[in-house]
Amino acid sequence: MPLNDQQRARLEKIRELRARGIDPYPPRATRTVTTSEAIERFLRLEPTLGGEPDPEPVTVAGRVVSIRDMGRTVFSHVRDGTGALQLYLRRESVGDEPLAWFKRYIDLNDFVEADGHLFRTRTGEVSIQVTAVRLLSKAVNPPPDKWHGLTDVETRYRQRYVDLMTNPETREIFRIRAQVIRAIRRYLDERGFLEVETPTLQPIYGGAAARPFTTYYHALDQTFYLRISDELYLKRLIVGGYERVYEICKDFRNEGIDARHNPEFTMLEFYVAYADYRDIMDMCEELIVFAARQALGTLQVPWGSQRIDLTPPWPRLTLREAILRYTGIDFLEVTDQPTLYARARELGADVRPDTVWPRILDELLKTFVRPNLIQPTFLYDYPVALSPLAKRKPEDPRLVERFQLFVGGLELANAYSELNDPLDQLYRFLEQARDRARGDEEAMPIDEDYINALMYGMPPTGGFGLGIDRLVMLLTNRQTIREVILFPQLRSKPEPLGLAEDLRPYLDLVPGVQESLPTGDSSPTNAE
RNA sequence: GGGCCGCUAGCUCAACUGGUAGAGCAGCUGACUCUUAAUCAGCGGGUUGGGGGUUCGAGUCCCUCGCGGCCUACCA
Repeated sequence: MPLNDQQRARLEKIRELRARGIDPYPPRATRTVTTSEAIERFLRLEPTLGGEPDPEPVTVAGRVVSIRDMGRTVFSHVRDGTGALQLYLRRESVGDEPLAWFKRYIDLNDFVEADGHLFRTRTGEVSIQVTAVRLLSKAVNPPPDKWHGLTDVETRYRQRYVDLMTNPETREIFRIRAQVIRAIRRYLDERGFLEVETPTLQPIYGGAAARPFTTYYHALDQTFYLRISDELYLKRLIVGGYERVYEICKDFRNEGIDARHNPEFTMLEFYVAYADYRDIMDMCEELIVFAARQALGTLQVPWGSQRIDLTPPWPRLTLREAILRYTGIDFLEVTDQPTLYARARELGADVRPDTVWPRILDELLKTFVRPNLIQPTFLYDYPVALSPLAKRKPEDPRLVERFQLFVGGLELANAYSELNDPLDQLYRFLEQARDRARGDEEAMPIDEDYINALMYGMPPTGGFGLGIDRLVMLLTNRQTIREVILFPQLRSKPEPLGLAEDLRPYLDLVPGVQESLPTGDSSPTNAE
């Protein structure tokens, strides 16, 4: 795709600037205040200025986001990381030549810095009366539509930098995301947790049921897996004697991509010795309330056309009660597959005659229960078959001490009293191995080292996992996980942008470059 | 994996049953001493996602490929 007229015009301006001895990419800026500091400063001083400009000069810097040329006067807004400020370039104060230079060479998206005096325009906007202006960085590409911005979702994800520079809502999402994560760390740090880092590349994957990404480690001559979970490592640390550990990390699951799933996603897991799943439930509620307060300042969050109230306490009901309520089926009574299958079919669930009992149950949960759980709700006490790492309930060994948190119809968190009996753990692994042999690709492999760790003794422990991306979806009212991930996974475009060839004629503009280089293959990984 | 929808200028969008591809913004040239979606006059800008087919004629119909979105399947 050849360069367009706007790109060519800007490149020619770079040529002319270089010819005039002006570096379009100088190494340093000299700003003295941010735009928001400048405005605060002026508002503070204004009462003492008697309508005159602030005599103390300041220097601001930023991206040029608007230019209004009035002839002998030019108005322009520059935006930096804190806000925006209007430049007022007047011939009498900036000078004839510099004004003409600005009009000739400065375009939207360029970075500039301006010296001048703060004042208020006749229309009431705090601005800077510019005495000198310098180019900090020349932009070759123009911005998208100034009124509609960039709306094409594919481009917004592929070129997130353009999305961020044009759409303030996008910038806000990732600001909130950072605050959520900061709040989570603060909550845990203040309660004596140790933040740890465990392997991303694992020789045996575990801790969840999912297909892993596989890679090859040449130095070790061995296949490795990108972690699908850090659970088994964190529990080894509990065995080692730490009482409270947590990790916030990327997990990788080689499965479908949709509105709620990205193949790499951010997970919080924490483990607390001498706690059980009820203690964890309390902490979960407290943690999310804390994060929402810190990031949003409120517990009332809009969710599509609905509204979610995070005010605790949140309802807690057993999985049995929930499924009974929405389907009329009591899974503790209907324990055989044929009957459960028949009942599920009556309700219209998408199950097949060979669907195993726990899967039918999961289908009921997904189809009939989950969509109704808009307000935060804990479901607890799950069948053992669904939870190979959770401890059985002493009063009913068919169930495990496990809960999940649902909000806005999203599965947000998953937790249990950790299974610390090495023999039972081995039994569960063997069950998984059996399912695996039957073709369940997502059943967990046996991790004997983990059994060995449990044989050294693990205290009663409560564990917790939270999907950070989904929590951010909830708190920013986004229905798609891609909206809360800076660079979501997309299929590569088959053809490169072609810039290597298009920009070639301009390479003489690089200072000191004589020799011409061959055009590199810009995307070797996309070769068919 | 399956189904449906989409892809037109740098951006946001038009173009009836097939009949000369347009507008706004952005750009370029010029005017203008407080504008803020500045305004006014003029000008340029397109492989209509790629390829093929039908037709006198295709943005439009058909086939195919690519990318994206939604739904679905899978994801305890």
